[in-house]
Amino acid sequence: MEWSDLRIFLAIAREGTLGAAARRLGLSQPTMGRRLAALEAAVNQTLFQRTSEGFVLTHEGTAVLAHAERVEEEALAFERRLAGTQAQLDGFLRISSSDWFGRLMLAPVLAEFGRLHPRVCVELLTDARLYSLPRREADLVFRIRSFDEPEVISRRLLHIPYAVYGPVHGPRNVGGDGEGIRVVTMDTAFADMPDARWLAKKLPKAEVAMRSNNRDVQAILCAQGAGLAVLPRPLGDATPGLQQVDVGEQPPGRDTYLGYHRDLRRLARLRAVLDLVIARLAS
Amino acid sequence: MEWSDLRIFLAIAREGTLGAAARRLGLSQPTMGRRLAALEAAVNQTLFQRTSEGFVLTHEGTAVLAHAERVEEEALAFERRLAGTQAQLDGFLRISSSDWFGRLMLAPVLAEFGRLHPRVCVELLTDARLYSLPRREADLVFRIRSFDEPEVISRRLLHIPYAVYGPVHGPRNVGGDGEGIRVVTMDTAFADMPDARWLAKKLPKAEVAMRSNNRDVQAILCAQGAGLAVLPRPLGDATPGLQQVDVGEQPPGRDTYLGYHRDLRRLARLRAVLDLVIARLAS
DNA sequence: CGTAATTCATTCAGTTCTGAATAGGTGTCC
DNA sequence: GGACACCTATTCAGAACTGAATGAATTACG
Repeated sequence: MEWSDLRIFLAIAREGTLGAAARRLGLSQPTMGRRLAALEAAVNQTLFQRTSEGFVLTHEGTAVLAHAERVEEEALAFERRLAGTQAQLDGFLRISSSDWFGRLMLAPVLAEFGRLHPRVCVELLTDARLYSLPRREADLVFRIRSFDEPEVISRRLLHIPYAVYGPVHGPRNVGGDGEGIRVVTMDTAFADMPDARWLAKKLPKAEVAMRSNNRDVQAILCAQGAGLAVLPRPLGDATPGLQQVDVGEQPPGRDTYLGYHRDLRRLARLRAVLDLVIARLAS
Repeated sequence: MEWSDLRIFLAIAREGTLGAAARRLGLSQPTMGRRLAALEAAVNQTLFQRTSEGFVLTHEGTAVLAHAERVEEEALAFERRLAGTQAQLDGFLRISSSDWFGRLMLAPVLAEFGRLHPRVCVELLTDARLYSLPRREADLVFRIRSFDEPEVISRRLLHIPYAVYGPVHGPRNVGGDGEGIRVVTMDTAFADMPDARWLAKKLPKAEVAMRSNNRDVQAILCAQGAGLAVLPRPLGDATPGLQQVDVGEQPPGRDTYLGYHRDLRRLARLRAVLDLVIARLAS
């Protein structure tokens, strides 16, 4: 049995089709099919059922999935452990954050970092989904909750104040219970975020005009008159066409945290970007 | 990084040279060198120091050895788990036992088994060294100590009586403290085995003429007049030129145990050979 | 000191494996 | 129903990898 084929096995198990698995691993669909066939021949067992829904694990396949996952875990730990001892200031660095934070807060700092360390290739991923640090989908993650995994080193970076915004030519004050007011707020999946709940409590009668999981989109909708929005002040203040609206009370702010894998704590380029980010942003 | 290269890494770490590692994996020395170079390039780190003593792990290499070992463990568990669900009665089966036990006790039973299940290829390894069940160096092990690893299923197979033997034309009785008697006994490494200790206590003045870790060798030496020997009765009674010698007391017998890996308990061919061995030998 | 037996590195022909292209099947949407 | 998107299997030329052979350097030993 080729150990590398376990990675193919995992990819197919996760994606469900050869094509998708191939794309994820940067291989081709015929190769996936052949390597899987080779694995199944080596263990003399059918691991997947070929259904019209795609490749679904057989009973035996399910039984060994956990083993393959632990192989992956240790193989990744092997790589991380070595990456962590790299003293040179070159190589890749993958950073993940929310959209507006990456655009407005990180991008300028990373631009400066790029000038200081031109041999480090930084990749900034802004995505709604959370990237996994243990799987090394990202080396450094910024987010608004602290990290509780024991293998992740976490620290509070800064406090972000929030405010209510509306279009520049709209009213500067809004009182009452929100009767007749339209608002732009978070996606229903994120409806329990503190600012969304604050807004619902402060303006209970307000009508939700639009929702988005993307703060940038909210800001633009707001500037174009779709409704009021609670936005991080760095975003609201930087978005043309927006002005703060006084509703008699300030919304709660939020702390932003950063996290990285323990194994990478000695990775020089991570250290370097960390130091710069903290110097420029920490409060 | 190719996960398969971790297996090359492990083999080189264990063997110390490319050639030996290649032999163990059934590959060639140039391939080992190239694959290791590829691994080192992938992690961008030197894993081995090329010394005149061979390949020795660098600091970084040592640090990740444990990870590679855990990858191996899980990959082997993956294979075992699947082998354990094989319902067909064909494939390989590797059995390990001591020399005389394999020759006299197991060989006839395995011959019968071969007639019953011709598609199963049984490999009987008789070796002084203990084969590892977790690493699947053997599927079924017979030995004189019970197994205490939690993942190994163990059972007592039978009691083997022992007796003192000498050449057919020698004396039938030996009394006293062994003064002037020559004996053949276990290798010094196994000197603390119950029968060896019993002999030393029973005939304290006897002179040790020869030692061997191999019971078959002991029996032949004994038959050719090298000295008395404590032998398992199945061996002593079956060896031409030997007769039992009365020293006034019977040596202690020993229990023989068999063990196999938990993961293989549903392996049909293992079950089959197990049932036959128990039917023919258990007592 | 010289021979034999190691070791690893390099070369090169032959095999194996890869991916682009293609064919064939299935489900979805207009 | 037809166009489309997506899937897997197959083909085939080219790239990548393999191992036998060889070279070079070192150690062991008489």
